[in-house]
Amino acid sequence: MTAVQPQESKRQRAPSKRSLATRERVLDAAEAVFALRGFEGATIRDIAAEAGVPVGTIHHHGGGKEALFHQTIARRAETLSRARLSAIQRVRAEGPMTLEAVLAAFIRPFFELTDQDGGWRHYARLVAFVSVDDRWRALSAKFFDPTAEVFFAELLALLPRASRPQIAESFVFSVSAMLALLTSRERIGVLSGEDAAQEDQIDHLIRFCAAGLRG
Amino acid sequence: MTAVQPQESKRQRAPSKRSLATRERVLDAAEAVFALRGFEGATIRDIAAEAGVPVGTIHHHGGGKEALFHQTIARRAETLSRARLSAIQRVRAEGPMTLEAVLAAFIRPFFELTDQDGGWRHYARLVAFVSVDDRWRALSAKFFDPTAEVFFAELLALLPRASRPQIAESFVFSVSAMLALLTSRERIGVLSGEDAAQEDQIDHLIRFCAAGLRG
DNA sequence: TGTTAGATTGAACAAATGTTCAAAATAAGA
DNA sequence: TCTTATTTTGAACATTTGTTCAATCTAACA
Repeated sequence: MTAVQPQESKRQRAPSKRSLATRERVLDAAEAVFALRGFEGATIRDIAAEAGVPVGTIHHHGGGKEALFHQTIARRAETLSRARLSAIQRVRAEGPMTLEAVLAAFIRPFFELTDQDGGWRHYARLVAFVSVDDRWRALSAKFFDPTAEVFFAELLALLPRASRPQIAESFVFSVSAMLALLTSRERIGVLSGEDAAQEDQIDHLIRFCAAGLRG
Repeated sequence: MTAVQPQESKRQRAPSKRSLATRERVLDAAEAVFALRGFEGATIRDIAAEAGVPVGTIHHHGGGKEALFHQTIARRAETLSRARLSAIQRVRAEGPMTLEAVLAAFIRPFFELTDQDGGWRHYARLVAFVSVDDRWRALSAKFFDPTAEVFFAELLALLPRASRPQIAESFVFSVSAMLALLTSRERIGVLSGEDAAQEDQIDHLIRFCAAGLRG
């Protein structure tokens, strides 16, 4: 789909530093607004205002609202996948697999990224939106399913006595629990009346899913 | 907020049978379209077309888009709450509480209603949308939190050794897993390569959450 | 430094959307 | 049956929204 660059034709320029900076501002703004208001709830003008650029710029870099949404999801997807895959690689290298280690390799990287960068927090909400809305099924399939398959295979190998459908169900339960923790910490705090440390919550999430997977 | 009816003023009529039927058609249509496209993605005209009525009718019965959304959530919320509360009452009456029984009382009624009536399936998607979107927090609080508190209290009593925050976390994980099963059966089927019976999946969900809660 | 591909800007446009409204149709109650 | 409160209908309206575009500006490259 991306334009192929002919050998000898019009010269083509590298994007300027300013252009790249603008593109990033646009994507940051899109991420924030989409996360707050959803796809249809967000307007190009909201995003432009958030980015501090005129509306035309959004289209110039985004290429239409839907394409902009795609880019917003795509921008961080590979970073997340790589972090997860390298985490599972590390686990593999370190010796005997455990359920907790596999789950941690899937779950922890997302939280670590979320801690580092405010944009990742918006991204987490965005992923939660995408995962609950069937209209974005294709997006999920493209950006998240491949990595999910790797971890699913790992679970299958680790739980030979459980049936394949059961592991699939448990995996989906675990992912949704993870997204709930990523997006609903405040709600949990209200329900319990106090705010727990995130580290404890993540440990607990991993224990919860491991126990559930073991049955 | 509803208009107080003065003792002696203009006579007031009961809604006609036809009017009630129209209102139901409107809410059915709203439920389906909101579930498919989300709040902003749905249009009054989509809903009117789905209901087979002119646009004006939607406002006459719905009272604006946001009020219509409220009504759509509200219409089935009490049925669901009552089903859950009477299920937990039955469990209480039957003797010693178990974790599985409490979870079943929370989870099973939703699936049973979903099996009976196609509209409930749309409603489940709608609830998933609402629960992932902070803009509807007040709606959740009004229609779902009171019942959730009852079950949360039950879990607290049943797990005296666990901390309150841990139980709150586990409860939120469990609810999100339930919503995942309600809305993502197809995705689970694709992942596992076969379609499990829903009854087995529900049993598994309850076991998963119970194991997670026990730690 | 001069040339020019690419980036920025904001006005303009057509389509879609939520809402309003007045006239016509309907049925509940006297 | 007659009266009249409700309900139904669809046209009309003001906004909002995604998108387009031509003019202007900027900086990469020769």
